[in-house]
Amino acid sequence: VQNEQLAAWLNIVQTQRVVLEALEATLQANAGLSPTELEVLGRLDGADQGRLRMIDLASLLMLSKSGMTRLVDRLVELGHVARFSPASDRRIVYARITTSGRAVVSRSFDRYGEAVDDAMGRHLSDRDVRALRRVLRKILEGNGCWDEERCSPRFRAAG
Amino acid sequence: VQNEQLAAWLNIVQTQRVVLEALEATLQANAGLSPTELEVLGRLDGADQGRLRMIDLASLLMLSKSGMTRLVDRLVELGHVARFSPASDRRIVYARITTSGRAVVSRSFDRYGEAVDDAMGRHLSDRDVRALRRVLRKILEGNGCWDEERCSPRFRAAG
DNA sequence: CAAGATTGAGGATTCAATCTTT
DNA sequence: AAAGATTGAATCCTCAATCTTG
Repeated sequence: VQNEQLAAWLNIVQTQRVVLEALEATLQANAGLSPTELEVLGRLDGADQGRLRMIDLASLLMLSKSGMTRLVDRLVELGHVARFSPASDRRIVYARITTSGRAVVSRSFDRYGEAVDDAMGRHLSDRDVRALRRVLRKILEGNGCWDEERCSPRFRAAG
Repeated sequence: VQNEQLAAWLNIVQTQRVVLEALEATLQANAGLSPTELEVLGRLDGADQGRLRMIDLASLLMLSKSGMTRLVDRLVELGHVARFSPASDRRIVYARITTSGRAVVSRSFDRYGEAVDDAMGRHLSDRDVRALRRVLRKILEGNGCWDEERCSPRFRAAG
Protein backbone atom coordinates (compact mmCIF):
# COMPACT_ATOMS: atom_id res chain seq x y z
CA VAL A 1 0.00 0.00 0.00
CA GLN A 2 2.79 2.39 0.86
CA ASN A 3 4.39 1.35 -2.39
CA GLU A 4 1.38 2.75 -4.21
CA GLN A 5 2.02 6.07 -2.55
CA LEU A 6 5.69 6.04 -3.42
CA ALA A 7 4.81 5.24 -7.01
CA ALA A 8 2.28 8.06 -7.06
CA TRP A 9 4.92 10.45 -5.79
CA LEU A 10 7.36 9.27 -8.42
CA ASN A 11 4.67 9.84 -11.04
CA ILE A 12 4.17 13.40 -9.86
CA VAL A 13 7.88 14.04 -10.15
CA GLN A 14 8.12 12.48 -13.60
CA THR A 15 5.04 14.28 -14.88
CA GLN A 16 6.39 17.57 -13.66
CA ARG A 17 9.70 16.90 -15.41
CA VAL A 18 8.07 15.93 -18.71
CA VAL A 19 5.58 18.78 -18.91
CA LEU A 20 8.07 21.34 -17.67
CA GLU A 21 10.55 20.35 -20.34
CA ALA A 22 7.95 20.92 -23.05
CA LEU A 23 6.92 24.27 -21.60
CA GLU A 24 10.49 25.50 -21.24
CA ALA A 25 11.25 25.03 -24.90
CA THR A 26 8.08 26.79 -26.07
CA LEU A 27 8.33 29.64 -23.63
CA GLN A 28 12.00 30.28 -24.22
CA ALA A 29 11.45 30.50 -27.96
CA ASN A 30 8.36 32.63 -27.50
CA ALA A 31 9.21 35.14 -24.80
CA GLY A 32 12.78 34.45 -23.75
CA LEU A 33 11.58 33.66 -20.25
CA SER A 34 11.72 30.67 -17.94
CA PRO A 35 8.45 29.26 -16.55
CA THR A 36 9.36 30.65 -13.14
CA GLU A 37 9.91 34.11 -14.54
CA LEU A 38 6.55 34.01 -16.33
CA GLU A 39 4.89 32.84 -13.14
CA VAL A 40 6.17 35.94 -11.36
CA LEU A 41 4.81 38.17 -14.13
CA GLY A 42 1.50 36.30 -14.02
CA ARG A 43 1.21 36.71 -10.26
CA LEU A 44 1.96 40.42 -10.50
CA ASP A 45 -0.45 40.80 -13.39
CA GLY A 46 -3.23 39.32 -11.30
CA ALA A 47 -2.37 41.17 -8.09
CA ASP A 48 -4.01 44.28 -6.77
CA GLN A 49 -2.39 47.31 -8.43
CA GLY A 50 -0.01 44.97 -10.23
CA ARG A 51 2.39 44.79 -7.31
CA LEU A 52 3.52 42.43 -4.56
CA ARG A 53 6.13 42.55 -1.81
CA MET A 54 9.34 40.65 -2.47
CA ILE A 55 8.78 38.45 0.54
CA ASP A 56 5.26 37.53 -0.55
CA LEU A 57 6.49 36.65 -4.02
CA ALA A 58 9.14 34.41 -2.49
CA SER A 59 6.53 32.71 -0.36
CA LEU A 60 4.12 32.24 -3.28
CA LEU A 61 6.71 30.56 -5.48
CA MET A 62 8.42 28.80 -2.56
CA LEU A 63 11.75 30.34 -3.41
CA SER A 64 14.27 31.74 -0.93
CA LYS A 65 14.34 35.48 -0.38
CA SER A 66 17.68 35.76 -2.13
CA GLY A 67 16.47 33.64 -5.03
CA MET A 68 13.57 36.03 -5.53
CA THR A 69 15.87 39.05 -5.29
CA ARG A 70 17.91 37.72 -8.21
CA LEU A 71 14.90 36.61 -10.22
CA VAL A 72 13.38 40.09 -9.96
CA ASP A 73 16.80 41.54 -10.82
CA ARG A 74 16.56 39.79 -14.16
CA LEU A 75 12.99 40.95 -14.79
CA VAL A 76 13.96 44.53 -13.94
CA GLU A 77 16.90 44.24 -16.32
CA LEU A 78 14.43 43.23 -19.03
CA GLY A 79 12.17 46.15 -18.18
CA HIS A 80 9.18 43.97 -17.26
CA VAL A 81 9.20 44.88 -13.58
CA ALA A 82 10.13 47.90 -11.46
CA ARG A 83 10.99 48.16 -7.76
CA PHE A 84 9.79 50.73 -5.27
CA SER A 85 9.46 51.17 -1.51
CA PRO A 86 6.36 52.73 0.05
CA ALA A 87 6.86 55.88 2.14
CA SER A 88 4.94 54.28 5.00
CA ASP A 89 7.54 51.55 5.57
CA ARG A 90 10.88 51.84 3.86
CA ARG A 91 11.85 48.28 4.77
CA ILE A 92 9.45 46.91 2.19
CA VAL A 93 10.26 46.58 -1.50
CA TYR A 94 7.46 46.08 -3.97
CA ALA A 95 7.88 44.52 -7.38
CA ARG A 96 5.47 46.19 -9.79
CA ILE A 97 4.72 44.95 -13.29
CA THR A 98 5.41 47.51 -16.02
CA THR A 99 3.56 48.16 -19.25
CA SER A 100 6.15 46.08 -21.02
CA GLY A 101 5.57 43.28 -18.52
CA ARG A 102 1.82 43.40 -19.08
CA ALA A 103 2.43 43.15 -22.78
CA VAL A 104 4.61 40.08 -22.33
CA VAL A 105 1.93 38.40 -20.26
CA SER A 106 -0.73 39.21 -22.85
CA ARG A 107 1.37 37.88 -25.68
CA SER A 108 2.70 34.83 -23.86
CA PHE A 109 -0.19 33.46 -21.92
CA ASP A 110 -2.13 32.18 -24.88
CA ARG A 111 0.87 30.33 -26.22
CA TYR A 112 1.59 29.09 -22.75
CA GLY A 113 -1.95 27.76 -22.41
CA GLU A 114 -1.62 26.01 -25.74
CA ALA A 115 1.64 24.43 -24.63
CA VAL A 116 0.06 23.20 -21.42
CA ASP A 117 -2.82 21.80 -23.42
CA ASP A 118 -0.40 20.09 -25.76
CA ALA A 119 1.69 18.49 -23.06
CA MET A 120 -1.10 17.73 -20.63
CA GLY A 121 -4.72 18.71 -21.22
CA ARG A 122 -4.98 17.20 -24.67
CA HIS A 123 -4.60 13.76 -23.12
CA LEU A 124 -7.24 14.25 -20.43
CA SER A 125 -11.02 14.43 -20.25
CA ASP A 126 -12.74 17.14 -18.26
CA ARG A 127 -13.43 14.59 -15.57
CA ASP A 128 -9.75 13.70 -15.45
CA VAL A 129 -8.78 17.30 -14.94
CA ARG A 130 -11.33 17.71 -12.16
CA ALA A 131 -10.19 14.50 -10.48
CA LEU A 132 -6.59 15.61 -10.67
CA ARG A 133 -7.32 18.98 -9.14
CA ARG A 134 -9.44 17.43 -6.42
CA VAL A 135 -6.68 15.10 -5.25
CA LEU A 136 -3.91 17.67 -5.51
CA ARG A 137 -6.03 20.11 -3.56
CA LYS A 138 -6.34 17.56 -0.76
CA ILE A 139 -2.58 17.26 -0.58
CA LEU A 140 -2.09 21.02 -0.52
CA GLU A 141 -4.80 21.47 2.10
CA GLY A 142 -3.24 18.73 4.19
CA ASN A 143 0.00 20.65 4.18
CA GLY A 144 -1.67 23.90 5.10
CA CYS A 145 -0.81 25.56 1.85
CA TRP A 146 -4.11 25.71 0.09
CA ASP A 147 -5.19 29.21 -0.58
CA GLU A 148 -7.81 30.02 -3.16
CA GLU A 149 -5.81 32.90 -4.54
CA ARG A 150 -2.52 31.09 -4.39
CA CYS A 151 -3.59 27.85 -6.01
CA SER A 152 -6.30 28.78 -8.46
CA PRO A 153 -5.58 32.37 -9.36
CA ARG A 154 -7.79 34.17 -11.77
CA PHE A 155 -5.73 34.15 -14.91
CA ARG A 156 -6.02 37.01 -17.30
CA ALA A 157 -8.61 36.41 -20.01
CA ALA A 158 -7.13 35.81 -23.43
CA GLY A 159 -6.08 38.92 -25.34
CA VAL B 1 -11.96 25.33 -19.74
CA GLN B 2 -8.35 25.95 -20.57
CA ASN B 3 -8.13 27.83 -17.32
CA GLU B 4 -8.96 24.63 -15.51
CA GLN B 5 -6.00 23.01 -17.18
CA LEU B 6 -3.68 25.85 -16.31
CA ALA B 7 -4.86 25.68 -12.72
CA ALA B 8 -4.29 21.93 -12.67
CA TRP B 9 -0.76 22.45 -13.95
CA LEU B 10 -0.11 25.08 -11.31
CA ASN B 11 -1.39 22.65 -8.71
CA ILE B 12 1.04 19.99 -9.88
CA VAL B 13 3.90 22.46 -9.60
CA GLN B 14 2.85 23.63 -6.14
CA THR B 15 2.29 20.11 -4.87
CA GLN B 16 5.69 19.06 -6.09
CA ARG B 17 7.27 22.05 -4.34
CA VAL B 18 5.49 21.41 -1.05
CA VAL B 19 6.12 17.67 -0.84
CA LEU B 20 9.67 17.96 -2.08
CA GLU B 21 10.50 20.52 0.57
CA ALA B 22 9.29 18.16 3.28
CA LEU B 23 11.22 15.22 1.85
CA GLU B 24 14.43 17.20 1.46
CA ALA B 25 14.54 18.11 5.12
CA THR B 26 13.89 14.56 6.32
CA LEU B 27 16.25 12.92 3.89
CA GLN B 28 19.08 15.35 4.46
CA ALA B 29 18.90 14.79 8.22
CA ASN B 30 18.57 11.05 7.78
CA ALA B 31 21.04 10.10 5.06
CA GLY B 32 22.78 13.30 4.00
CA LEU B 33 21.41 12.84 0.50
CA SER B 34 19.20 14.84 -1.83
CA PRO B 35 16.02 13.22 -3.21
CA THR B 36 17.67 13.02 -6.63
CA GLU B 37 20.68 11.22 -5.20
CA LEU B 38 18.47 8.72 -3.39
CA GLU B 39 16.51 8.17 -6.58
CA VAL B 40 19.71 7.15 -8.35
CA LEU B 41 20.56 4.70 -5.57
CA GLY B 42 17.00 3.36 -5.65
CA ARG B 43 17.14 2.84 -9.43
CA LEU B 44 20.47 1.05 -9.18
CA ASP B 45 19.24 -1.02 -6.27
CA GLY B 46 16.31 -2.24 -8.33
CA ALA B 47 18.27 -2.75 -11.55
CA ASP B 48 19.62 -6.03 -12.86
CA GLN B 49 22.99 -6.71 -11.20
CA GLY B 50 22.72 -3.38 -9.41
CA ARG B 51 24.11 -1.43 -12.34
CA LEU B 52 23.00 0.92 -15.14
CA ARG B 53 24.76 2.83 -17.91
CA MET B 54 25.35 6.52 -17.27
CA ILE B 55 23.30 7.47 -20.27
CA ASP B 56 20.35 5.36 -19.17
CA LEU B 57 20.46 6.88 -15.71
CA ALA B 58 20.43 10.35 -17.24
CA SER B 59 17.45 9.43 -19.38
CA LEU B 60 15.54 7.90 -16.45
CA LEU B 61 15.91 10.98 -14.27
CA MET B 62 15.65 13.39 -17.20
CA LEU B 63 18.98 14.97 -16.37
CA SER B 64 21.66 16.01 -18.84
CA LYS B 65 24.58 13.65 -19.39
CA SER B 66 26.94 16.03 -17.65
CA GLY B 67 24.54 16.49 -14.76
CA MET B 68 24.52 12.74 -14.24
CA THR B 69 28.31 12.57 -14.46
CA ARG B 70 28.56 15.02 -11.57
CA LEU B 71 25.80 13.41 -9.54
CA VAL B 72 27.51 10.02 -9.79
CA ASP B 73 30.81 11.74 -8.94
CA ARG B 74 29.31 12.69 -5.60
CA LEU B 75 27.92 9.21 -4.94
CA VAL B 76 31.30 7.66 -5.79
CA GLU B 77 32.95 10.12 -3.44
CA LEU B 78 30.60 8.91 -0.71
CA GLY B 79 31.41 5.30 -1.54
CA HIS B 80 27.83 4.38 -2.44
CA VAL B 81 28.53 3.78 -6.13
CA ALA B 82 31.46 2.54 -8.23
CA ARG B 83 32.19 3.01 -11.95
CA PHE B 84 33.40 0.41 -14.43
CA SER B 85 33.53 -0.12 -18.19
CA PRO B 86 32.76 -3.50 -19.74
CA ALA B 87 35.50 -5.12 -21.83
CA SER B 88 33.04 -5.60 -24.67
CA ASP B 89 32.60 -1.87 -25.26
CA ARG B 90 34.92 0.53 -23.56
CA ARG B 91 32.80 3.53 -24.49
CA ILE B 92 30.24 2.56 -21.89
CA VAL B 93 30.50 3.42 -18.22
CA TYR B 94 28.33 1.59 -15.73
CA ALA B 95 27.41 2.95 -12.33
CA ARG B 96 27.16 0.06 -9.88
CA ILE B 97 25.73 0.31 -6.38
CA THR B 98 28.14 -0.78 -3.64
CA THR B 99 27.48 -2.61 -0.39
CA SER B 100 27.53 0.74 1.34
CA GLY B 101 25.00 2.05 -1.16
CA ARG B 102 22.69 -0.91 -0.57
CA ALA B 103 22.90 -0.25 3.15
CA VAL B 104 21.92 3.38 2.64
CA VAL B 105 18.91 2.37 0.58
CA SER B 106 17.85 -0.16 3.19
CA ARG B 107 18.16 2.32 6.00
CA SER B 108 16.66 5.30 4.17
CA PHE B 109 13.75 3.91 2.22
CA ASP B 110 11.54 3.24 5.21
CA ARG B 111 12.02 6.74 6.52
CA TYR B 112 11.53 8.07 3.03
CA GLY B 113 8.26 6.19 2.69
CA GLU B 114 7.12 7.56 6.03
CA ALA B 115 7.97 11.07 4.91
CA VAL B 116 6.01 10.61 1.68
CA ASP B 117 3.10 9.29 3.70
CA ASP B 118 3.32 12.25 6.03
CA ALA B 119 3.40 14.87 3.32
CA MET B 120 1.06 13.20 0.87
CA GLY B 121 -0.50 9.78 1.49
CA ARG B 122 -1.82 10.55 4.95
CA HIS B 123 -4.25 13.02 3.39
CA LEU B 124 -5.54 10.67 0.70
CA SER B 125 -7.79 7.64 0.52
CA ASP B 126 -6.79 4.57 -1.47
CA ARG B 127 -9.21 5.68 -4.14
CA ASP B 128 -7.55 9.08 -4.28
CA VAL B 129 -4.15 7.53 -4.80
CA ARG B 130 -5.46 5.30 -7.57
CA ALA B 131 -7.23 8.21 -9.26
CA LEU B 132 -4.08 10.31 -9.07
CA ARG B 133 -1.93 7.60 -10.59
CA ARG B 134 -4.49 6.93 -13.31
CA VAL B 135 -4.53 10.54 -14.49
CA LEU B 136 -0.79 11.06 -14.24
CA ARG B 137 -0.25 7.87 -16.18
CA LYS B 138 -2.42 9.24 -18.97
CA ILE B 139 -0.26 12.33 -19.17
CA LEU B 140 2.95 10.33 -19.22
CA GLU B 141 1.57 7.95 -21.84
CA GLY B 142 0.45 10.90 -23.93
CA ASN B 143 3.99 12.17 -23.93
CA GLY B 144 5.43 8.82 -24.84
CA CYS B 145 7.27 8.42 -21.60
CA TRP B 146 5.28 5.80 -19.83
CA ASP B 147 7.28 2.72 -19.15
CA GLU B 148 6.21 0.19 -16.58
CA GLU B 149 9.69 -0.15 -15.17
CA ARG B 150 10.42 3.54 -15.31
CA CYS B 151 7.25 4.80 -13.70
CA SER B 152 6.25 2.13 -11.24
CA PRO B 153 9.47 0.39 -10.33
CA ARG B 154 9.46 -2.44 -7.88
CA PHE B 155 10.80 -0.82 -4.76
CA ARG B 156 12.77 -2.86 -2.35
CA ALA B 157 10.63 -4.46 0.34
CA ALA B 158 11.08 -2.90 3.74
CA GLY B 159 14.15 -4.05 5.69
C1' DC C 1 31.77 9.74 -38.40
C1' DA C 2 28.58 8.20 -34.30
C1' DA C 3 27.96 6.79 -29.41
C1' DG C 4 29.06 7.41 -24.77
C1' DA C 5 31.10 10.01 -21.31
C1' DT C 6 33.60 13.85 -19.25
C1' DT C 7 35.29 18.82 -18.71
C1' DG C 8 35.00 24.01 -18.62
C1' DA C 9 32.25 27.92 -18.47
C1' DG C 10 28.05 30.10 -17.21
C1' DG C 11 23.26 30.43 -15.06
C1' DA C 12 20.07 29.69 -11.19
C1' DT C 13 19.38 28.75 -6.45
C1' DT C 14 20.51 28.40 -1.44
C1' DC C 15 22.68 29.44 3.12
C1' DA C 16 24.82 32.58 6.08
C1' DA C 17 26.07 37.15 6.90
C1' DT C 18 24.98 41.98 6.45
C1' DC C 19 22.46 46.22 5.84
C1' DT C 20 18.44 49.29 6.59
C1' DT C 21 14.29 50.56 8.73
C1' DT C 22 10.93 50.02 12.36
C1' DA D 1 15.83 43.34 18.66
C1' DA D 2 12.88 42.02 14.63
C1' DA D 3 11.27 42.46 9.72
C1' DG D 4 12.45 42.93 5.05
C1' DA D 5 15.74 42.84 1.55
C1' DT D 6 20.26 42.26 -0.49
C1' DT D 7 25.16 40.36 -1.11
C1' DG D 8 29.04 36.76 -1.22
C1' DA D 9 30.29 32.11 -1.34
C1' DA D 10 29.10 27.61 -2.55
C1' DT D 11 26.23 24.00 -4.89
C1' DC D 12 23.84 21.99 -8.67
C1' DC D 13 22.62 22.00 -13.25
C1' DT D 14 23.02 22.92 -18.43
C1' DC D 15 25.21 23.89 -22.92
C1' DA D 16 29.01 23.50 -25.91
C1' DA D 17 33.33 21.52 -26.72
C1' DT D 18 36.35 17.60 -26.24
C1' DC D 19 38.00 12.97 -25.56
C1' DT D 20 37.82 7.97 -26.33
C1' DT D 21 36.19 3.92 -28.39
C1' DG D 22 33.70 1.53 -32.00
